[in-house]
Parts: sequence; C-alpha cells; structure tokens
Amino acid sequence: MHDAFYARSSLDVAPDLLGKFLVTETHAGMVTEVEAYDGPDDQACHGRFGRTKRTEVMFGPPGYFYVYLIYGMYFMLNVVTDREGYPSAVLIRGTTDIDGPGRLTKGYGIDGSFNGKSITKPSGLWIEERGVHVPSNAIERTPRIGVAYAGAWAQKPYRFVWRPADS
DNA sequence: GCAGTGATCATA
DNA sequence: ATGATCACTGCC
Repeated sequence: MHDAFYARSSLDVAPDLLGKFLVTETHAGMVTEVEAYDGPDDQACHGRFGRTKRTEVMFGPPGYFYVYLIYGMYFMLNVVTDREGYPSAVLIRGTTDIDGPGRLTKGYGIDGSFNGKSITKPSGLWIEERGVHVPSNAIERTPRIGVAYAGAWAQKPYRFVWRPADS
C-alpha cells in the first residue's frame, strides 16, 4: 500500500480497495463497500465549494485519512486520493466484520483525531494487502448513497461493492 | 417513517 | 449570532 496506490483517480482506487484489509491494533476486516468522490465538478463531493477548513485534507496529497462528523453523531472514514490540489477521496462504507460507514468508525474507534493522519501503521490505522483476489467482473457498481441532491452526479455509479461468495 | 445530534458554512 | 444542511442509524 505504497503512496503510488493512492495517487490515482478515486474511481480507480475505489474498486482496488475492495478485498484489502482495514486494520488497527485490535480490529481487522476486509473492505467490502466503498464510494468514490471525484473532484470539484462532482456535485456530491465535499470539495465542490473549494477549500474550507473541513475539506482542506481532501485538497492535500493522497495517502491520508479524511474523517469528518455527520449528523452530529457519526464519523465517516475516507482515504484521500489523486493529486494535491484536486479534492477527491474514497469513502469506506463497510468491511466484513462491520457494515455501514457510521457503525464501522464506531466499531474501530475511529474519530476526528484521525483526520489528516497518514495511512501507515504508526498512525494506529492502516490498510493491508493480504492476497485476496477480487474478480473485477464480480464488483457491483451502483449510485452513491445519500447524495440525491447532487443532480446528474447522484446517478453516477461511483459506489463499488464486493462481498465474498460464501458470506 | 422519522428523531436525534452537533460541526460546518453562509449570511450578517 | 443565527439557521440550514448533512456521504447515518436505530427505533417506531
């Protein structure tokens, strides 16, 4: 999971995160569901209004976590992708052990203190390749969840799902 | 079906 | 300072 992995379009990184493992010192689960948020023109992307204090990390270099609070209760975990100055990220919505973006962060103990941290082991949260092969034709693509306001962008198939056949 | 919850951002 | 919005969840 070197830096070059994240230095690509969120639309390429997203499906490649399926089958990887999200790991902390106490939890590990295989990523099963993600969404891509791609650039200033994407009307569902937080970066569409330009740089703000909250979205600053999204505009920064790839390979960092972007974590924010939604609905006053739930933290959303994203990984920043692409290049510096271009706001894009991949939202991790589910793993094999915990399904649902808000439940996942709660279960893994991920809060706002992870915002802006590097995706490396010393940060306490990282992503591992464990040799799981994900057939590309088995990845399901659908519109993203909860972005009905985003006009034409609400329809784009930027959500990627893959669950092992036997689970 | 919808309440809960609070940071964020625009407006002033 | 105020008010609307929100990449969700759990209980009705």
